[in-house]
Amino acid sequence: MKITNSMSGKKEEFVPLKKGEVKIYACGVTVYDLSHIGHARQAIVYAMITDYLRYRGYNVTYVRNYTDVDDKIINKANQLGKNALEFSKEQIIETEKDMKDLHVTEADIKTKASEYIPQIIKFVDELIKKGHAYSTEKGDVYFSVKSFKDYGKLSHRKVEELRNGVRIELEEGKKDPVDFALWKSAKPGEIYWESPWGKGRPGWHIECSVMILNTLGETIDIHGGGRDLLFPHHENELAQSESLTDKPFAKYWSHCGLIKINGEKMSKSLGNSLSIREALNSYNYEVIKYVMLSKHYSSDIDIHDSDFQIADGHMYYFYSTIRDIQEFTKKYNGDGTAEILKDEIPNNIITKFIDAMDDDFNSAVVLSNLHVFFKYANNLIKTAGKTNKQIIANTLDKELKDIKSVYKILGLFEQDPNEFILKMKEKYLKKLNIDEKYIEEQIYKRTEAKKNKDYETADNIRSELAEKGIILNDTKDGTVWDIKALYNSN
RNA sequence: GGCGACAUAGCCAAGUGGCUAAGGCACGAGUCUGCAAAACUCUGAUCCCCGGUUCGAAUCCGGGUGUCGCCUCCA
Repeated sequence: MKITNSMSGKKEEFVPLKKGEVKIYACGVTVYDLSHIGHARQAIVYAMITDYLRYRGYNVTYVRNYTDVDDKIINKANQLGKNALEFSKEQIIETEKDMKDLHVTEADIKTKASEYIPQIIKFVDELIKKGHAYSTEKGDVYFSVKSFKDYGKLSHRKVEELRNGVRIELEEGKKDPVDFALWKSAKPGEIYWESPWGKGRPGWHIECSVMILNTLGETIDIHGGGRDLLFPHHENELAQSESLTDKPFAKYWSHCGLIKINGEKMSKSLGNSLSIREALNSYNYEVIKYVMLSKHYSSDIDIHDSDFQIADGHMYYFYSTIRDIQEFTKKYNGDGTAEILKDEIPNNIITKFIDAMDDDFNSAVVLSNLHVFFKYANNLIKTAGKTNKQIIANTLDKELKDIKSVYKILGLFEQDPNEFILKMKEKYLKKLNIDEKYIEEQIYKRTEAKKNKDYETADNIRSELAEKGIILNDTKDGTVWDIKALYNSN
């Protein structure tokens, strides 16, 4: 199995520290607003990695944090006239709700900065004692970057260059512009805890170091997070932890790409931030996952409005095929454990999945394989008359079971196909502002016209509906309607 | 300015030294159909440019051009 390591910049063979066990930590969210789909992507990616490692037999401990004490939280809480911790607690509940609605595998341990204050104080105190940090008269504590000779090894920066690049004025008591805060003295009206350095609160970077040490230990296997955290957050975490323990902090540094919307970085100021909740209001959670995983996790995704539409169509196609497979296998009592066709596809679904996932969790390849698998299934159903229906039913049964058994690692195909299809159709009917009864009436009229060989009337009804976004499909069991947009993204 | 990434068909996107460069969207043709639709079949790329290494490179190295990210809070 291979994994990209940001430290080396290369794809490396994955060998856990301890055989059969994996400790993974991913930086979670600073909770001062509803979480956006960038947070969702990161959560989905590390849930996928965790689930896949488990599938491959590793005993995984996955830790994720919430930053619940921070400038942004304090500012927002003050604006709302709320206590900062109460406010962040509310925000965590909202985020947890969104993640649950997305059906993302939860971390085994979810930590909050505010619940590790004594451990943070102890950690900082020990850094001071070891000469890696110093306190100021004001009551701040800074990490001394020059005391850690490896500083910059993760983000590949030289301390000297960083020092030159610093634009902000030196804060009071700070000895070196590159030093960063471990503990911040409280300003009037701010939330604080008592500490050896006076009233204050932890800096941002220290919490992750402390929570990792206290939940997973001195060295972990995989440290993950968004690419934007690489510098300074992860660099600082590394400096703090390795200064304290003199041991390697993380074996593999993993970074998840960021999300752009229509070519622009998501940001509050641009007003293009898409919250998880908004996305869930418009799209099924599996559709969102499909979009998030259809590009390799390490790359940025530039999401265009059409991407969700296209993914809607893909998931609709997959679920429609699943429904057809189920109908066929039921009709002929398909048994995947009995004799099946010797074709490559039904026999290699799981192998193909593992091959792609072992190669740095290549979910993009995994998802594209689905098209091949389902096309094969549709072909079997279509040509079933020509060969043994029993063997085909067996083959389809095995194929679907294999697909479900591994694609659940990506969080897909957990729903009942008929329900999925129904919900999708209802969503589009609403969007198109069309009543199903009206469509049924039109179909009835058209069927009558067809009986009378009045094809002009029949065709007119069909094109009128098509203009409204509804397509008709004459089958041997009668005419059925469907949503045009799910087949044609134009 | 510093550091780093990326550049593959109209668009999205795999591929990291060697079978015919995955898959999707769009386009076109066909099977089916009263005609359609759905489904299925068929159809498209010398991989930004120049040079080098090699029997062999989209893939490695050097140079160029372009796009983007980080260097300030950010998943």
